[in-house]
Amino acid sequence: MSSQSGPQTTLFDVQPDADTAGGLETRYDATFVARLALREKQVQQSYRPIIQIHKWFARRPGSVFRSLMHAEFDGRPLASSYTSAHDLAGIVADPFMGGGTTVYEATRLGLSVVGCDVNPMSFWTVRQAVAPLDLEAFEREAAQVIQDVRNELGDYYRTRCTECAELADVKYFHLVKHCDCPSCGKQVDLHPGLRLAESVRHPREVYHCPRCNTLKEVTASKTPHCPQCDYDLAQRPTVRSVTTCQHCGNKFRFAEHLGKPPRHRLFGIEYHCTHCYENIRGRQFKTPDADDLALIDRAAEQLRATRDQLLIPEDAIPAGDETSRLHRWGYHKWNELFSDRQLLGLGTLMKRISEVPSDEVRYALATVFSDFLRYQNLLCRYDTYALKCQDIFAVHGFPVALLACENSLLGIPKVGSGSFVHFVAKYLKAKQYAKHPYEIVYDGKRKVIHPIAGESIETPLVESEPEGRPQEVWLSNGPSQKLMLRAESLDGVFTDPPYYDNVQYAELMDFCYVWLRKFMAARAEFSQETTRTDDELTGNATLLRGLQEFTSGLSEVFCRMSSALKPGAPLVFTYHHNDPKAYVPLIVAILDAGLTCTTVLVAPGEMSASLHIAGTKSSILDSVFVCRNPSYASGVSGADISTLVNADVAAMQAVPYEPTSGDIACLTAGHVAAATIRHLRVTWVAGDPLEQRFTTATKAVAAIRDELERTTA
DNA sequence: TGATCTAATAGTAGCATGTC
DNA sequence: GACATGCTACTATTAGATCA
Repeated sequence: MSSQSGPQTTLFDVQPDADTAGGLETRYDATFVARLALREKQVQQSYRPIIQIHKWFARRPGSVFRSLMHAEFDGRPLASSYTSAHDLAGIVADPFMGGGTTVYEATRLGLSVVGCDVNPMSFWTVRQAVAPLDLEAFEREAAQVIQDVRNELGDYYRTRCTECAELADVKYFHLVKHCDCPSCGKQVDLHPGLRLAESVRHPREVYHCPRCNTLKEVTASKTPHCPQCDYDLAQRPTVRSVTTCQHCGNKFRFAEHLGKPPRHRLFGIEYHCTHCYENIRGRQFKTPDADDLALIDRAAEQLRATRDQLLIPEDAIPAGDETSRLHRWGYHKWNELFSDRQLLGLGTLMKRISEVPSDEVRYALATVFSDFLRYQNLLCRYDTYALKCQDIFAVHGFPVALLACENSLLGIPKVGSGSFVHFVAKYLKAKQYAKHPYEIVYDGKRKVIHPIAGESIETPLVESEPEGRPQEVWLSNGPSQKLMLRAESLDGVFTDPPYYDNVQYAELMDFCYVWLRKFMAARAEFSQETTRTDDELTGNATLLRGLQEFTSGLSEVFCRMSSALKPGAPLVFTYHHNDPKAYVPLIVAILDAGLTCTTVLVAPGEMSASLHIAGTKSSILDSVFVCRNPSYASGVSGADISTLVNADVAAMQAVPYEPTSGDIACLTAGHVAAATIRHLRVTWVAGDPLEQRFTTATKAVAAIRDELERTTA
């Protein structure tokens, strides 16, 4: 690569694009990548089953990162060699590895990897994906655990079939929160509506009739009435914070009358009877009978008697931006988010898993357990349309609803969802993929699995920075600001930095973490009581973490990465925000690190309507910033921002994908940020106070945007 | 006081696989 | 190819808050 770069003469002298002698600036093919990524984003777990190791938020399409690394390190054209085998040598790093996309795609290509994340759940998820596992031993042990726990607790998840009177497996228990009426003193169910199931995947609609206190099946209608007592089933007994007493008609705000934590009542069951199933259309629902209700008391009693021997976590829920909502509902300990039967089941399962002798198999089962907790708590709701349990993270927060869905603990293979057997199967699929990754190609409309011989995500783990050969992965749990790397050792950094106003990963992941760490007493990554730390970069009002902390943290990380990069090696990251100000921390960080932005590429990122995207029109396109040491960046594109945005739009239209106005705003903001970096680079003083650097960058962005608006007006 | 924004909550969509 | 049903993620609605 040649070296030539100088001060800008005008704000729009947008240069330099990189030398064309090789590298992803020229070899990246935005249209090709977008075609892959848009398909992958539709059902990500089908294209890259590795993501099913454990829930993580906001995963980028693996195809984007595979393409970026391919374009940088492989001289062959992207489109013709994307699905061929790779054995690239080199070391790449991801300082914000999150769900591990960079780690997985790099190991597949043969690269050694350094992955770092401050969140122990991220570390653990990626570790589990990469660490070799004996799948036969895993399957064998999982089957034994399931059988043992089923022998012990299976009765708690059976109910009498209303058709044949035989015992059948319960799929879901349906619970409703309740309180006492301040007027008549009777117990009031807080049903927001009375419909339990729609008639899409079941022949009739299923309602709870408060007067009969039974489930009723009725033909779909806009004015459904109870066939027994003619009760108007379209009523909404509880609207927002106000409920109507089903006994005396009193309307009152229920919040002050709720138990702390709220109490639940069983009002319905969905079950699966193997004897009758073939002769029945749709699903099987029933009103709980006396035996069903007695099981609840029996489970509570058994929990009281055995609780000390189980490993149930007693951690308090710390205050937080998301967790404060739980406090408002009266939940102060994580274990209050579970019914007694759930605690008994989870505690028993945990205890049994902790007895598994092989470390790796036990770790794998513990990870399955941690992930399946999402479907085993009282924050789960029932999807009345799909007729299944929704997980706690269906939205990125802790929404507390008035109805709860208590899932079967162990479950039935291929029936229902969110039970232990389903999560074991999911994990197995993920690990099979880790051993033998594939790409999905299309033969016309037909999907074809295309195995790639020689590639693997499973790679030996080491405890320090790899040399490149043999291929190794070093995963580090801690702040990337403190990651120790050799100078000029990395062939590239590929990452997806946090957004300032992003999902509160740590607060959400604590829900799983407090359980998982019970298995991991001997491991340093689980020594802290919470995944929250001052070293996390995401803004958090509760922890008094603002934009300044975010900027200085990001700057430290980029500086550290920059000094570890080989001369001319790229720092590549995806970013996406439609507020131009959100790019200022990045601009500061890149300039502090002594880098310039050689180009900004376009790639599909998260799907639309993500929580961190402020305001109007959502966007699915990411800007991919490619940054290098200015001495190794050369060439003058002469293109202005509008031209660059138009080129991006044209590349997406060729997919075909028509960018939204939100997309275009994001792409523009990305190019403005790049232009700002180039404009400020020569005069930038990294030693200036942070506030001054921040102001300088903010003003430069505003000036470039003003000029852009003037010229395009 | 009405317009507008935001947070909370309920509900819906799209694509997948397996079986007949 | 129809049908059943599983998985993950997104959208619509609206009460309540805020502001002109």
